[in-house]
Amino acid sequence: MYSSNALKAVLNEKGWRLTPQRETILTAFQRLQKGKHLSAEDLYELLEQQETPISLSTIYRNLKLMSHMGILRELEFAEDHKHYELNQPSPNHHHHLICVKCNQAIEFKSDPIQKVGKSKAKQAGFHLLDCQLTIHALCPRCKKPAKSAS
Amino acid sequence: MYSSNALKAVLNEKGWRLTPQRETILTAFQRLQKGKHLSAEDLYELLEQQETPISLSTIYRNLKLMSHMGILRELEFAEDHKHYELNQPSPNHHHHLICVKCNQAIEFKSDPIQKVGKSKAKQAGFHLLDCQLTIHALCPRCKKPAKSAS
DNA sequence: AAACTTATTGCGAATAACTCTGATTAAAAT
DNA sequence: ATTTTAATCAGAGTTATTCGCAATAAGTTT
Ligand SMILES: [Mn+2]
Ligand SMILES: [Mn+2]
Ligand SMILES: [Zn+2]
Ligand SMILES: [Zn+2]
Repeated sequence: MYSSNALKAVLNEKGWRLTPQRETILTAFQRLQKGKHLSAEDLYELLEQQETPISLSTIYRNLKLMSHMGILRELEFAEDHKHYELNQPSPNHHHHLICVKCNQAIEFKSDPIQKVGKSKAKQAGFHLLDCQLTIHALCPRCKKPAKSAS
Repeated sequence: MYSSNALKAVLNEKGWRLTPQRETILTAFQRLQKGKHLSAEDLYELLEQQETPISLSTIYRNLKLMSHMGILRELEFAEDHKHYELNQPSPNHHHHLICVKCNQAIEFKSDPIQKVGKSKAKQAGFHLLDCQLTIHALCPRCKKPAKSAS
């Protein structure tokens, strides 16, 4: 959970600046209910309703920046757009089981997987940002019967 | 490794048809060198060069269909488009460590992860299509120094 | 505190990955 | 051989995301 100052610190370290927009975006994700994920458009509308609007291009730019920094994680469930959520450490870090047809997502945790992620990244000399097991599947409702005879 | 007949069988089971285009696409992936992945556009160009061209819309439709069937897997490394590869069973099944900046991808195997995937899907009553651990990271070359003084 | 540098914003236009439409073709069933 | 309807192709259309640029303001230097 980044405080405003912590956010400033990690931004400035790279030469980036702390802007009100960036704080607003981070706060929106921190306040988000567990299990919820936001698309760029979702966030845009949420902030509009909150009376703290931010332009869509700024939202896109910062969602990408904050994901690349490891503050947010980019999720690819829905067919045509990305979703985002906070990239949280160990006790809250989780993975997703998703139905490729209706996009329903179920979250679950797994420490062993996190360990694999850390060790593989280290082994290859990479700086780990996020590791996520994504299980693509068909939910009970979407796995239809083979084909009903005439 | 699907034979032409096996492909026909799984297609017909759902009321789909075996077309020369579908065979061509599957064959292209089966011939693909280990560690390689194709985007829709890549495949389009490959087939054009092979003198077995297929229209782009047909390619898109079938990449999606075959992914939803579990024959191919959809990978999300590059920023703006998907990549595909064969969805192979246990001895060849693998995961990816990718650099979010330059999109370099390293493959690795892990049976424990596959087990987690299978058990979680079963537990929730989902029909498993594919499970992939994606490790987002910065490769050695892309993790630049913090900021060089003037 | 004022001046300075340049990262960031917002707007609208542009891009490009992907989807849709509708006429034509051709699998599979009868 | 005939019938049914899924699939293909080409091109138009959609839309998530990016880009360009003038205006603004964060952080730094004086
Ligand atoms: Mn989640
Ligand atoms: Mn691969
Ligand atoms: Zn479903
Ligand atoms: Zn890299």
